[in-house]
Amino acid sequence: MRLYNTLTGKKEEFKPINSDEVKIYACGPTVYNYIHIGNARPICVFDILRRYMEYIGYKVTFVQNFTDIDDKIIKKAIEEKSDYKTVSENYIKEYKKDAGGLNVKEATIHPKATENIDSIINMISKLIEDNFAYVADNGDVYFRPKNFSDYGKLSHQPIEELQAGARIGIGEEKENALDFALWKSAKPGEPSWDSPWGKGRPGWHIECSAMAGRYLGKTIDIHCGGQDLIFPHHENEIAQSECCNKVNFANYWLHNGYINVDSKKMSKSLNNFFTVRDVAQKYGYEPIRYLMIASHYRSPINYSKEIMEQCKSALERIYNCRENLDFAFENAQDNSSEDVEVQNKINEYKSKFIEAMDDDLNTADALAVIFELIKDINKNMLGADKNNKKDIKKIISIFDELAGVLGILYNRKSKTNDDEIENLIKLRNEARKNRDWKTADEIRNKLNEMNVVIEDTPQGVKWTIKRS
RNA sequence: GGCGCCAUAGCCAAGUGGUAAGGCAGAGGUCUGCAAAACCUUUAUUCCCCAGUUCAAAUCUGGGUGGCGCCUCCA
Repeated sequence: MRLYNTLTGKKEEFKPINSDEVKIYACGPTVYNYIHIGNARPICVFDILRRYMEYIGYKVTFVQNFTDIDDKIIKKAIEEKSDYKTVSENYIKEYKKDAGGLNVKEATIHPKATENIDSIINMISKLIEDNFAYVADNGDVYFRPKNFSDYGKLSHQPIEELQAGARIGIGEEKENALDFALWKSAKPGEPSWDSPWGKGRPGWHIECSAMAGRYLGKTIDIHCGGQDLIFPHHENEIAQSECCNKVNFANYWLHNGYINVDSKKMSKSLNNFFTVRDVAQKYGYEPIRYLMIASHYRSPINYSKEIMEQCKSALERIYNCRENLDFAFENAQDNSSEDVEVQNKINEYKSKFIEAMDDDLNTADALAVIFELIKDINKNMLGADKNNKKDIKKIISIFDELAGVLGILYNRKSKTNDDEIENLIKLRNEARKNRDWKTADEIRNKLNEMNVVIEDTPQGVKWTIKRS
């Protein structure tokens, strides 16, 4: 498969370090608030990367961290008259609710910064030893990008330009404007950990370097995150890890595009964000996930209520087809031989789907393949005999397989045997037989109020539970 | 100032040299007691503008216009 690598600025053939294994590190959230739909994008996109890698046969180790100590968390704790631990644990819980709602698989490992202080300290010590970092008078520890000749290789910026743009904060103890904190000495009242440089807490960038190294090894296959992390966060991770380990940190760097509002980046600082929670309440979680796969992961998406309605409608088409497949299966009688032509068609759709996904995760094209499959099913069941159970089962299976790679179609309501519903349907059928349309429609309305949707088909009445 | 991205129908969106996928919405039709779902037909002679390269350009080159991002916490 080919992936666009930010490091080289081109699409490259993906070659894992070990032939059948992929090691992925994804920057996770700083847990001080509910996530917004901009945060949801990398979560969904890289979940699809992971699912696809697994689908094509790799064993995937997917590490996504939680930054559970940081300025914003401390600030939130003060606001809520609470402590950092309560705040971070709470928003990790809330994060998991949203991620679950979006059908995001749990990471193989979800490390927390505060559980990896020892690894962080080890790494910083090594960097100080090798002169890549220094202890300032106040106990802060800073990294010296100046001593790392590759600094700027990810953001493709010459170090002088970065230097010119960098700000020196008032009262900072840095030697150089570009230097960044590895360790922040404790201020009164703040949570802190013991270290060789006194009490303090880790800087943001070093956490990811330490956790990636600890759980995935010195060189990882893929590191991913939002485009806004390229500089300085990921650039700094490279500097720390490569200065410490003397080997390449990550072979492929993947970055997703932004979610915009009125063509402006959605962000907490601009206060133009929508939380996943709120959007899900209006449209459901699944249209949010659909939104992420409807376009390429590197292009910007403009969020609007119109687009959410469109996503919802498109999903309806997918669900309808899937429900109709089940209905067809229930009504089929024949259990005889399978049709070779049907299998050929299935193989064709599958390879088109893979071809799309192989090309830097072209989910929009992959989705188009699913819609072509839907059209083919709706039209004539891929040419299969509609009475053949085995063929229909195979079609259902490819349908679920492809939808599963994209992680959609996870809100099907299973029908339970409900005597009340069956009885009402029976009564309605009698009314229809007697051409008593009034009674028939009343019963249909009643069922609708019970969230049961009725469709009259040549094969009899089909009913489904309404998805909210 | 440095670096980079984007512009395709009413909306969303693929397509990176061979004659415009797919979805949503709209219009008309078929089916239905009415619906629903589905199907059929229809919706860009053209891809922001101008010039160039080429037998051939939405795709490549140059210029222009408009929008956005990173360089500072941010997915």
